[in-house]
Amino acid sequence: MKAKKQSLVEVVIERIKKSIIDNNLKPNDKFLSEGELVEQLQVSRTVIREALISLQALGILKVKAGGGVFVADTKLYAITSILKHHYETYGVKIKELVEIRKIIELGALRLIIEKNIDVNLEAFYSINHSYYQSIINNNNTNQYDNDFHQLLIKTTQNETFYHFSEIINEYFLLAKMDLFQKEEDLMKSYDEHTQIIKAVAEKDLTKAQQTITQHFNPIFTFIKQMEEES
Amino acid sequence: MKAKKQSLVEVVIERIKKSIIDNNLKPNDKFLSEGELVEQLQVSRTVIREALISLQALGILKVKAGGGVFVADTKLYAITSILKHHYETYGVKIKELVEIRKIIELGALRLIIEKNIDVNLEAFYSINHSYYQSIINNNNTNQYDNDFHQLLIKTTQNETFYHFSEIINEYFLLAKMDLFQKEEDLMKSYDEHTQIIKAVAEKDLTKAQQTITQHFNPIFTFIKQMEEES
DNA sequence: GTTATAATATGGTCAGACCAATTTTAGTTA
DNA sequence: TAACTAAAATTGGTCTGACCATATTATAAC
Repeated sequence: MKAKKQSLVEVVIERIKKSIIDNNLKPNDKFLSEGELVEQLQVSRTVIREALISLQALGILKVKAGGGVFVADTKLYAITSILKHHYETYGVKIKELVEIRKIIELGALRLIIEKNIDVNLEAFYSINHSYYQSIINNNNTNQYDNDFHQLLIKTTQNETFYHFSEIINEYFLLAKMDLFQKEEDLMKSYDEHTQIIKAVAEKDLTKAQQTITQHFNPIFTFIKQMEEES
Repeated sequence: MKAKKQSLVEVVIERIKKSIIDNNLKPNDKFLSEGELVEQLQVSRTVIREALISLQALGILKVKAGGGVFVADTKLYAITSILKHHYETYGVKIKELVEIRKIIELGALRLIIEKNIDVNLEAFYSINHSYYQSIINNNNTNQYDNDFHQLLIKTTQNETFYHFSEIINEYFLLAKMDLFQKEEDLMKSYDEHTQIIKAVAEKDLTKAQQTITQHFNPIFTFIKQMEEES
């Protein structure tokens, strides 16, 4: 088999991770300083520093010059920088992202209705109203559109699902898609949001999913056009 | 405003990232050595090393002792280590993961059938056969079960979707769920796999999704039991 | 008690040295 | 010529000590 000799830095990284977990350290807790780690783990400052830098990159620790080392409030946001580079290197197929988003939203609707979740309709209408106004003012519509979708995911009461959706959303934002430009398209989108809320309120899964599907159709059409043009 | 002074290491990291992108470097391409980077960027070896270590942690570069620095074949696998720590720190609700997996698979089936994808039925039957044998031999059933699910996702011809599903799968594996233990349950699971293949072959979305749903039901029941016990 | 200042602690960067693993080169042999 | 071997060079891994920059803490002045 492959023993694959671990470097000292790797060993230290594992030890530190374990220490965080074993000591049940919470975000923003102060961690040991470089000097203390040198003393405790009996390795050079170089190794400690490289381990800390690594853990910082992974969003596990946060190092403040002059201040010390702290536990980062990791909510998987470190993943964003990875995605960003991945996107800038390989790009991403818009169509694939939209397909994923559709899957997520269809799934979210099903979860909400099947789990018989008590939906905060007010919040939905409130966001949708902001969306409406942003369309009229032609200002930041994407933001409010996005808020709606995120609220939908959050309503599923599945935190893990929400986290992953956020990550995918980051990817989405990187791609900076401006699929809907015309006001009439946006208005149609707004109407569909309203229909979706109603369907959810009535716990009508079929109707909700049909509306979402309809919501996505013009986007796919648009993408197909783009593909054909290029 | 927050100027937030960037450290030299951070600057170097950005420069290196940019260099990879601008030079259109591909995975496994040889990158500049530490010495060359010191020369080119005019900073100390310490800074270069810390930047390289960081980029390695993010799965962007791969440093081989004695060999040199290479572009990593990043397929988002670096995210795994972040998830691992996140899981070990915060844990994860099994129910949430299963809900996500169900969403993914329902979505995959829909994509396959709606996109009218030419399915490699042989591959499905082959994997399912291995699954069958593993059940009989009571050996590594989870592995083959997983293979089936991954093939399903791969068949959607959506690479991004596949990547994300793999990440979620990693999470799944961390949780080390042994939900099906008894041979009869496993056999039922095998039968359902077979039905799913057939439904896909016949492009019968309703049947496929019904079967998947049925496939997940006992798992949710099991989870509910576990929750009630604790 | 508050504020200003000095001292201290802590991380950031640099330089040089030596070790360990890998790759390259040169040499030898079949 | 081709394949193997050994030496040399390259490259990353770790250590030490020094000095700078920033943040926190202690001290002194008001």
